[in-house]
Amino acid sequence: MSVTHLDSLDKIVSLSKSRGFIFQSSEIYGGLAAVYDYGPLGVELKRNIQSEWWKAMTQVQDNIVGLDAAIFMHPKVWEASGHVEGFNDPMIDDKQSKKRYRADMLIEQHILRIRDKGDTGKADQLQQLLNTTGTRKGLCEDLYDIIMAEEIKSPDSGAFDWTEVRQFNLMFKTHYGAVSKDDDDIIYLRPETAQGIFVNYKNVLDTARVQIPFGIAQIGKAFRNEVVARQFVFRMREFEQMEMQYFVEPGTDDEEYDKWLATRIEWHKALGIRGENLRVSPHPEDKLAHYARAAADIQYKYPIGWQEVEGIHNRTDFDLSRHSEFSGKKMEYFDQKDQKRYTPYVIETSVGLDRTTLMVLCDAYREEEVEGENRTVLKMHPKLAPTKAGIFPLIKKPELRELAKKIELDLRDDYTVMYDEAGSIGKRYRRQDEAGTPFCITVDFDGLEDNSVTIRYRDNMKQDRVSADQLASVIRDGIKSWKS
RNA sequence: GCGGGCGUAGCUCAAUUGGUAGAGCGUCACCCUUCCAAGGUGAAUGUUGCCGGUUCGAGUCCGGUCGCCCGCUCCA
Repeated sequence: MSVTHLDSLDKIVSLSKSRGFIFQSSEIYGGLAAVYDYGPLGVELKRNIQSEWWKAMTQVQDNIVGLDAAIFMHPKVWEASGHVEGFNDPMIDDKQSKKRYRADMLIEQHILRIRDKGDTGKADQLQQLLNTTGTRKGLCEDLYDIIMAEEIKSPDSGAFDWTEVRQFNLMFKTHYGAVSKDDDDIIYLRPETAQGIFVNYKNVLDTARVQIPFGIAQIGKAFRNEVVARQFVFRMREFEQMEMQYFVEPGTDDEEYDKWLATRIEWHKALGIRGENLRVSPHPEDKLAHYARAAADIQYKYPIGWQEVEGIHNRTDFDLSRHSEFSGKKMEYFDQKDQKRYTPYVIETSVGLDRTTLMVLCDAYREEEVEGENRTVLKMHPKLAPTKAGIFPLIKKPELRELAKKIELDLRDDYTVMYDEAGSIGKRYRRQDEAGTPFCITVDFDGLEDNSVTIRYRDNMKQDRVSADQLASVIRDGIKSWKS
């Protein structure tokens, strides 16, 4: 049997649409860039992944609690977090090389060169000008004026052929309150869920009877006005994060960071993802985000290449300290046993739910040749499968339908199942293969005598004969014992 | 945002120098069918992404716009 794995996202995009996993948003109006909707199968898959995460991060952990913070937050949150500043980069493009630069970085490098040449006076004067950008015409205009006046050239092409300076605001803004005027009542759609956890840190500490080390887990939507948002659900403007912030004593953070990195890789493998398609990619120190002391990506080998599905960060005490500073509230933890007081460090695990869903689809996708015929099958872990079982009468006859319908009703209580009597039996099997349904149950005439049915397995197309009464437990065992 | 490519049925794609929009698969109904996309009959689905222009006539040519794909940048 020849097996073909995925070589591009196209097939996943097609399958997602034709089977009802994922649709483009507002498609009848021409679509909305980088926004997607989950269809009937997609929502089941996504929810199954979500609940696996929630179970792994809260239920089986005795020191991690859940949270569901609102998307809207006080604007000061984003000043404290650094997003107002850090998410507003003034960019300028070299028209010749098409390369993009941060305008302020270009000027800083320019100042550095002047200083190296020994012209300290000139350098200081320019530095002063740079420090006061935004006070003359406006941030972008001021930066542009400096670049023009100094005739700063492009580092890669040497050209002096710039676009104007433009600001890329990665946070979505909206107006808070029905009667909104000017910029006074602007609030942001959160660009990450983490801050909802940090601002509730004290609430949880005071009410949930937790002691350090402890974690707070949350699943929710986040929004980013990405400059480039592409590649199906991999990079969306509206996306869903599953984040856990783990509060630890300073000094233990390196150890906890390593522990969580290892724990999270195991979670991905437990979803049935093949180990050879997962890897860890540590961030070099000079590329760390403003809040992080150490960071690593858990990457998956998507058809578009190795890409980040989850990030593990040592956020230090950056967030709690900043919120303490901006809010004036104490964020310290008092250790009763050791009689000491400190601001906890935070280890963050942050995984993209949409990226995980895409990963599961990509990893499961196979095209197989079976006796000269092609079949497309999603060999995903049964616990993630949108539909657990298809239930068919072997042929469309009333007496077979009756028993099949009875089995459907019995199983519906515990599993998402689908009854189907349209077309040949082979066609119905293949239909379920494309949806990733791990089990198909077929009622034939023998079964009317002894209450037995065939159960057919998605992965190898083999069949077993079992009593209809045992179906629920056979399915349960099949899900539990599954190996990729 | 910039450069390049693309946009025809649910999916994959045809359609001659500009001249009546089609196929395969899928979907639905009925028939047939005792285990892997079988067969038969019939049906539905298109303002050819959208808007405008040129023309007697535009899927085809031109302009704009929206969306998708590939690069530049950032991230979950």
